[in-house]
Amino acid sequence: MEKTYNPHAIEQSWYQTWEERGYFAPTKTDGDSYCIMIPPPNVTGSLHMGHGFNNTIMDTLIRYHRMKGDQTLWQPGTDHAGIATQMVVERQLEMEQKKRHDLGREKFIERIWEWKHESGGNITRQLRRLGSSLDWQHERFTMDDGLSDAVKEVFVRLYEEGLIYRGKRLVNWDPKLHTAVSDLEVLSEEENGHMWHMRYPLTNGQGHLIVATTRPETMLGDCAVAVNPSDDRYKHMIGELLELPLTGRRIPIIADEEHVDPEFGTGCVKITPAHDFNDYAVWQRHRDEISISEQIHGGLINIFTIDAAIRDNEAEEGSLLPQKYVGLDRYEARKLMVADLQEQGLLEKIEDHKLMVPRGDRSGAVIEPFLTDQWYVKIAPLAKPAIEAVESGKIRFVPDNWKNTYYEWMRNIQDWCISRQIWWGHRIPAWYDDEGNVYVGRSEAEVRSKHNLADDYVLRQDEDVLDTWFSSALWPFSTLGWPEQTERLKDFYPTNVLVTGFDIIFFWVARMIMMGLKFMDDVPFKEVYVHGLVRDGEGNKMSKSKGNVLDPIDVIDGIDLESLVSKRTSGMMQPHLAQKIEKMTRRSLPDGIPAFGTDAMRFTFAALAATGRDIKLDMGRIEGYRNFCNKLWNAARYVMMNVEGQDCAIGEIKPGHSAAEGSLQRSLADRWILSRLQKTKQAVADAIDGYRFDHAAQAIYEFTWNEYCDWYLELCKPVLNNEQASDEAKRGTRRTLVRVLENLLRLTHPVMPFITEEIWQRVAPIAGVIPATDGDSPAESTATIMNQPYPTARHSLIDEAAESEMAWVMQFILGIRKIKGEMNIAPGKPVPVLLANTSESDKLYAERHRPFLDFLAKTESIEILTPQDKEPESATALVGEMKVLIPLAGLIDKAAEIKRLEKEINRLQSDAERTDKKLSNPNFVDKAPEAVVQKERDKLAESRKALESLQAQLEKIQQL
RNA sequence: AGGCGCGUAGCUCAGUUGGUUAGAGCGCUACCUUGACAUGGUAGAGGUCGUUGGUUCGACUCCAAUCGCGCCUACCA
Repeated sequence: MEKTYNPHAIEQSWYQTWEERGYFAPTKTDGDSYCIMIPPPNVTGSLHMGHGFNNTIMDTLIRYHRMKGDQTLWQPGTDHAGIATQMVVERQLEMEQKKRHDLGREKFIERIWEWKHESGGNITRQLRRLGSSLDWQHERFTMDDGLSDAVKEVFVRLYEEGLIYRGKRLVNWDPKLHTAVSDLEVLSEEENGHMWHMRYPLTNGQGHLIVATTRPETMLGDCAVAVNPSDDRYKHMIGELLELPLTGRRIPIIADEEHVDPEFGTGCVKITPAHDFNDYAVWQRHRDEISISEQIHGGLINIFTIDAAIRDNEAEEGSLLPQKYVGLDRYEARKLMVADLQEQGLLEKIEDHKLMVPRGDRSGAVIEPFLTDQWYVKIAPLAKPAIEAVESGKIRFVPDNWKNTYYEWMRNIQDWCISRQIWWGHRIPAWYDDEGNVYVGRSEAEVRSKHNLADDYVLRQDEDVLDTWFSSALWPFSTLGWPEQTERLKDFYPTNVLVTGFDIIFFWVARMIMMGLKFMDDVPFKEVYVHGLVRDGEGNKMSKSKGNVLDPIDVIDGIDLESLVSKRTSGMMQPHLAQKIEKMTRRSLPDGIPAFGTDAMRFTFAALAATGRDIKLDMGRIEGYRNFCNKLWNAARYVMMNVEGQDCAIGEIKPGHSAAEGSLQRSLADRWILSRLQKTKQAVADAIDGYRFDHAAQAIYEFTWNEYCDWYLELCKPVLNNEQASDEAKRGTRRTLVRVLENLLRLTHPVMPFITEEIWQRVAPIAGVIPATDGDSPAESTATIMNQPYPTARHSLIDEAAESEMAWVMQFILGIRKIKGEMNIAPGKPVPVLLANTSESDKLYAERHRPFLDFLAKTESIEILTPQDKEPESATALVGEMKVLIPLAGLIDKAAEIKRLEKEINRLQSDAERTDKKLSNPNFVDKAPEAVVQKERDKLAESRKALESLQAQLEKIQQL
């Protein structure tokens, strides 16, 4: 084995081997089924740290369950991401100076498929680099045939039940992309703007009302001004008419208690129902009032084109919209109209104003509320059972409090606008005839036959496609074959857990629950594990515009500073930020990123995955876990050096276990490490079962480094290197050495798949869990750690006696090391040791474990003093009540020892005082549970004894 | 405005139904090129657990208030 662990050398070839050999596919077992659906990444996407985190958790769970013998499926696939994908290809066309309309719908969609075949595999390639054991043989895509059938089926069934309908409503309109978007795709952020105060004159010449607005251009669509009916300033004017400036129209003053807050602004609100959601609601309440209903279009006046420019008048509208503004973009129109108002003396004032501006998350364009025909899912009947599923505990959120967020959203949910005016996506399965009739069916043929329409009867299919989330909502069953009743569907639905960030609970999680309950009559998953966000070292959200994104691949393979800078500053939406990003990058990662390897990154994610908490990514921490990999690697190297070609007392081969052969003897260290291993196995399994990946990682880390490496490997040396040690002892130690390592590798494999496989291939044959390959390279072995049984705690190997005896040994060694460390004695320098105040077991242990003590504490001699013996002046350590003495003679500085003792005595004293105070409080003794009181008593006795012993020692030295 | 969450060592984080001397990693200090590993070893320094009250024999842990920070939802024209 190489002296240092090199992840690069092994990761990709192992992954390839696993995939080629089909290890990721579920195998029929007699265990339970276990299934996770990948949150399908956007096919245009590229991997970010969130994916890294998310997939580490899922893969850990999947590998854990697969090793436990469950029939395990991790279902992969990607999402067609309607708008995003269409934009990618439109940008390509732009380079050729073409627009999608130049190609036409069919050709354009062909182009997208071409793009998908060429570049759509990017993200799945990256997922492989993370070690994700996804069942690639069954990879799905939301636009593939099966999933498209599922989409049609669901649409038709919901339509037939009256749960899908078409209607003219206000939607969030993206004037750049020319499509409706759902309210979840609109991001509102505070921006600086203005508030324009405008005068609307009363028609009776009795003055004017002042209305304030952030969007003055919408006044062209006003149908009223609303006041609060209890507002004394205005209530006498209700019903009177105003002159709507610039238009020549007259609009009424209406009373609306719900919408108008008399305290705010002037207390007068202009009502523009076709361009504001609140105003639309006001209009709905008042549209039957004659002063509104007799207005053109019943007062619901759209003023925009799909580009959000002022539209032209229809033939019958006359000059509803003043010709002067027609064709102007909304912001140009605003400018001109404000100037015109000013000129007419109708502008009261302009104030600076901060307002929330809604922008499309894809285009960045300011979203307009816009009146269009759209398809909707009636959501209330679907939401009700979805709420109940969580209330009843059929679905459990981890951490639990996310259910509140879920309820909050579900109880206020609005009908879902599912149509999008783009070309890439599932085309809505609805056809129209020239009479305006709508026919919905799985295909045109089905529609014709169902409605007895002749072949030459003209039908046009709806031009729109469905929201991408519509197909994603079906993911848990569509990917398993639905609407076919497949074996996979039977085996794996409902799935076990959904692992996701909280940001898509609304987008996706809630919709899957609704659709799953509706069409499978069962929940899509039993648990939802919600994890935090991955942030940069300063705690900022990673984003392209901030330039602080990290590509997990760069953490795995490393990247130099220059490449990182150019990566972060190229292809930006806002090139003016490049300089800032460059500076920030050079400051925060001055040496670029070293190659840490996949396993180290995964271990870091696991270690930081405390429930629900965001992860602030600390390079130092990743480095620490890279070092951990190296530690494990070198421990294995050491083990191999000692067991390869040696007799390890291995008997018959069984997966995960092998019988012992021949007589062997286990040392205290052997029994101790086996006992510790069992407890670690239990701790890790408990942690993973409870989604506490941080605890699992910590248990593995501590066992590996602090127990196996720091103590056990060292304790092996005096046995293995000692020519006097018996064969039985050596065989026992070798067997333990190799088998504990082999167990540890399996224990760690779910978190760190690569390094564990690489080492395991060498160790497993020696540990007797797989047959030895006859000198061939490990890569040719047909066994894999992936399919080995997950280690379970064997209670018969838990050995409390060995643990406490070992504690004695460790305390002994630590005591001497401490003296050496604090006295500036070279750790390697052998020292004579005297033992005083010894019990029988002290004497026994000292004799029995002499080789351990000599080797690890570097003791030169150990002499047991009788009570009659005179103790020479010494430095002292306590092991229980026994005094471990290192004679001062020549070695030790008296003053230093006095200082050392005083410090120790001080500590013990304050300890004893604290405990004493507790115990002398009658309330404590009376009210605290007996066990707690007893514990304090024992503690006090112990520290008093120690104190006594050290104080005597101190006096003795002081008298010298 | 409402909801959720966070504040523990210089930094990143643990702390299980209230009962240890409040822990780990990184960083820091000193010493150590010992034959698995300097991506290492040994020893050590470092915290009045945001603040203030309260409940309790006992509070990092429970309650209240308060300060600071973050996120989400709804927003006032």
